[in-house]
Amino acid sequence: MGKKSEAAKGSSRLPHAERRAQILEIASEFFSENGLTGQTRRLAEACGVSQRLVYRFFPTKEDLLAEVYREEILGAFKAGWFAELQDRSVPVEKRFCLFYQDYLETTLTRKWLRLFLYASLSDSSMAPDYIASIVTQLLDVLIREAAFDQHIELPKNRDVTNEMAWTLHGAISHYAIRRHLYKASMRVPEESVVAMHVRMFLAGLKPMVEAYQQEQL
Amino acid sequence: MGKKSEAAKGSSRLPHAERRAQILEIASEFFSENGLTGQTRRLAEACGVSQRLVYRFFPTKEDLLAEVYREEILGAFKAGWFAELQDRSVPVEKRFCLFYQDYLETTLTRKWLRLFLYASLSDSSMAPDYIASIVTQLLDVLIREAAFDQHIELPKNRDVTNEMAWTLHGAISHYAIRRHLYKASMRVPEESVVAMHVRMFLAGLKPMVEAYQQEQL
DNA sequence: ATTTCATGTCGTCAATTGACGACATAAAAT
DNA sequence: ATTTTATGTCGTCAATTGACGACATGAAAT
Repeated sequence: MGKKSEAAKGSSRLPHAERRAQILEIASEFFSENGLTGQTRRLAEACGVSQRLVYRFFPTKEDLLAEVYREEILGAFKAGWFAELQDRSVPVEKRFCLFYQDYLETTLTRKWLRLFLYASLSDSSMAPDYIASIVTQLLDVLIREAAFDQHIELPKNRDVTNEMAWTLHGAISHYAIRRHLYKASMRVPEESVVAMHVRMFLAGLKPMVEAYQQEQL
Repeated sequence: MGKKSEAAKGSSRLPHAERRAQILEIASEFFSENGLTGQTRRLAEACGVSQRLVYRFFPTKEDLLAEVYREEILGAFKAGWFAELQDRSVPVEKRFCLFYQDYLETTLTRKWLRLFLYASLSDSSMAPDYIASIVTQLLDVLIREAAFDQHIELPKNRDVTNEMAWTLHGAISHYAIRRHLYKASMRVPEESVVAMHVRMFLAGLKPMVEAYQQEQL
């Protein structure tokens, strides 16, 4: 045990950057569990420091929350995913399954989801931002790779193709919400669930495109 | 204009039941927008009555919230849906589309969704209850009707078939979350979206079943 | 007309909560 | 060793907030 382990939480003096990082880390966990209305005093308590100290690093609670979002929400996306998803030397089905298993483990965690939903429920523009800056690209890649694999001619309208890709992405996001928020007991192994979603999407894409064109009379 | 329209909100004396109903109605809207931490004073203000009066009808804020949930969350499901979904004189695809258009309009509203999520984020057992008491039955009906139509032999494990039905129900629920919470601009008409989801589910069900069986080696 | 009682308001209490000034102290610079 | 600076705490203020006692008032019963 190092010499740092005496108070476990965060007593002994820390350099600016470290303490700030520690508070941020604990704050993300804290607000994720207690909501954005969680008290700064409790947060400080969880950090093992005085409440006043928190205000040394973040002028207001708002600023702290903004920082948490930027760090935790936007920071949870791996850049490499885009490349892997487009690596056509691997079968699409496998690519999609691996990606979503990873995405579920890395991004769609309890902490991330709760923060994301709390933020969306307040009026923050965080969710739209996240979707615009990250998810939209992801949807494009998904639908393009799926269409290529299934030899499907896609509608030109990007809003429509996005909506199609959402059938997969939304379903899996909702699976995560069910698991982490609704406390559903997940009796079917995750890989099976992901595999079912992906298979269904790939096989159902062509019929879905036809359904859309049929609507356009 | 009737003689009641002078104060518009809720001044002039009302009989017990009416005032109670009015407070409940406004409270559901209020907490849906402002979260469960919304202040009783603001609520009273929105009702056009004194804060004290609210406590005449509900001993504590907790009790008021509990009543709102019971009324708004559980009360938003039409009993007739189960019958309509099983009316085999109508094509499944049409049945499913009509049901989900109705479900989106009646249940998956902004008010309902926000309440449901706020409640889920606190530790209330409301979401699990709702799922156990209503959604599970719905999932059973959906998968049974779809399998019958597509001449599919389903796995015996109910957890698995539920999970399969969730691919449709979850995707549409998530579509509603996107619309009402993430403030996504919905440029594709709702009927088209519903039609695409339903078509995809029906066409993808068999491949999904195969994917599951394939996993079970 | 007077009594009765439910409907409704005012004012207030005690706990909470974001924010910050004043002070203490450890570490680094001189 | 002494000065300097940044790290950290204590106590407190003002606004908020759930809850409620005491009082007012309109309608219905006698």
